[in-house]
Amino acid sequence: MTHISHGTESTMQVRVRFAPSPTGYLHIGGARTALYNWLWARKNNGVFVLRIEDTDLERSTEEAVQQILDGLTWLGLEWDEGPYFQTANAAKHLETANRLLETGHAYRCFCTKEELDVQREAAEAARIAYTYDGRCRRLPAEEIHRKMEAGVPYVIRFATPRDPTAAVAFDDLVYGRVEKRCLDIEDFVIVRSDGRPLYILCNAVDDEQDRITHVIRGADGIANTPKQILIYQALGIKPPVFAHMPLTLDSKRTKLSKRRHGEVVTLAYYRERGFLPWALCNFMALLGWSSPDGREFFTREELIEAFDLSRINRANSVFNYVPGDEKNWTDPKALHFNATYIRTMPMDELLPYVKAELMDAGLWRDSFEGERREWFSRTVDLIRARYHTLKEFSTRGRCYFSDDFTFDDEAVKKNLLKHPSLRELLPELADRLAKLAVFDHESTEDAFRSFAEEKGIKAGIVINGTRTAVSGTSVGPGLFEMLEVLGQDRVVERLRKAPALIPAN
RNA sequence: GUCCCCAUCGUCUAGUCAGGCCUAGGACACCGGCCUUUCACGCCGGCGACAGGGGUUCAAAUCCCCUUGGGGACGCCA
Repeated sequence: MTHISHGTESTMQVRVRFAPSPTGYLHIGGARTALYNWLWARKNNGVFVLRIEDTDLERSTEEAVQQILDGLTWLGLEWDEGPYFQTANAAKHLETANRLLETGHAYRCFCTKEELDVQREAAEAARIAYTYDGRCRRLPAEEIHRKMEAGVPYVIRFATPRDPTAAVAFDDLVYGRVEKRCLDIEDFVIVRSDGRPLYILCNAVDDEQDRITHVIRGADGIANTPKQILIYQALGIKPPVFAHMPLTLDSKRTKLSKRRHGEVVTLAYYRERGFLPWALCNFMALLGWSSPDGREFFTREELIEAFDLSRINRANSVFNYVPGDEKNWTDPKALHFNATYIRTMPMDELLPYVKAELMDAGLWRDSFEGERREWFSRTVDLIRARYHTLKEFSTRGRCYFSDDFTFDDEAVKKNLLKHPSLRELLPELADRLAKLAVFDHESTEDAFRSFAEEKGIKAGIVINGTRTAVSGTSVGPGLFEMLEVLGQDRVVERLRKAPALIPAN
């Protein structure tokens, strides 16, 4: 096991949490954090807590909360407790702040935001590091009293130990031992001047209350950890175990964010564009973690079994999408995972996703689940090998589900216009196919071969011409399997209409 | 600017902690070939990396130091 020097902890139930702030949509980075937490909980038969950290009233929105819930649900990362809302615990946060005040671990600071801004700017101009100088810490008791009486607003700051040798350390499950001198930690604010507590306090208090054993979060939280440990120490609470995961960066190597990167990093976008949720999870799991045996594809159960915090890489990874690339509109490896799942997953698991896609596109017919059930399954099976997303079932696959499909200009040029004789040949072929008593890939192939031979033309010409006439493209499954699936009536009809695509000279 | 972290193919990574099995392995992407009525799939092959410099050692991708590069944190945001 990976527990470090917390004696009784290995016998305790593992409890982890995903604690997003509802200030924007759930993005790939956040989803990966949720995934790792979920995996660790499931692996240890633990509890996965969802906590919405909404203490930033100005930026938190109801809509963002819903997006988070929807996103996790879509991914299949079900939580066991929550969602808890951080603001609901405000009383306890304040009570804790007061306790810290009473025990001398915190103090009231009357400096105004404006004063501090001036100091910060001055420090910046002088190119020196700014840290709050702790002047209010030395305020005489009667002055504090006077200011409070007068109603001067104040914040509450944590009184970081000022002993030059003092340090805070913790054993990170990913990064190893992390140590920070107290001198490098300023007296951070834990309660705003309007009385509302800040994240750094709330987070620690809530983790304690929710009995969190492992804090698994992005490496950008690493700098906060010493501060939170200081709070735990002041409160006499044993801190949880920390595991910071490397950040996910964009191709320009800057931290992924909704604000900078737009929809391509949002979860909702992947759902819209036709990703299978588990394919995305599988891909995200590999952004910073690897299996000892080099395996890349996992079922949920397999990943839970294989996953281990100790195998998380320390280096940041790049989410390699290139804006403007239509084919690789997101990380090519993510697309590869999605395509592989679409191609290989059990049909009964894939079909509901295809159904949803066809419904969205208005191509769904109830008969696909009734008398045409077999046909539907066979069709999906036939075409899925070359699709990368579910979306393609309704776009590239449209000709299988509707007579209203489009013809690709290049395909028409290459397979029809190049052979003007097809204008006469295709309807003639249609007549012949219409007479077939059995219409399957064997009988149609026989018909095509003998037809081509009779006419003294290469079979490929009539084969490819037919492909374009019945599907609008030059690519797809083997033609005869395709014809079988399309069915006699539709094939005959489409071939009879073919001359309209080939203008007579 | 200060503090912290990181560094293997274009990208995700194995190998680093316990130095030799590494003329560095896999995956994606890309390129070529085979298969084939097309496109995919599949199979075969190719391209392609230990950031640089010093040490330590019989031996360094692996340990140490420096440099460089990248990232993060420095809010009355979370």
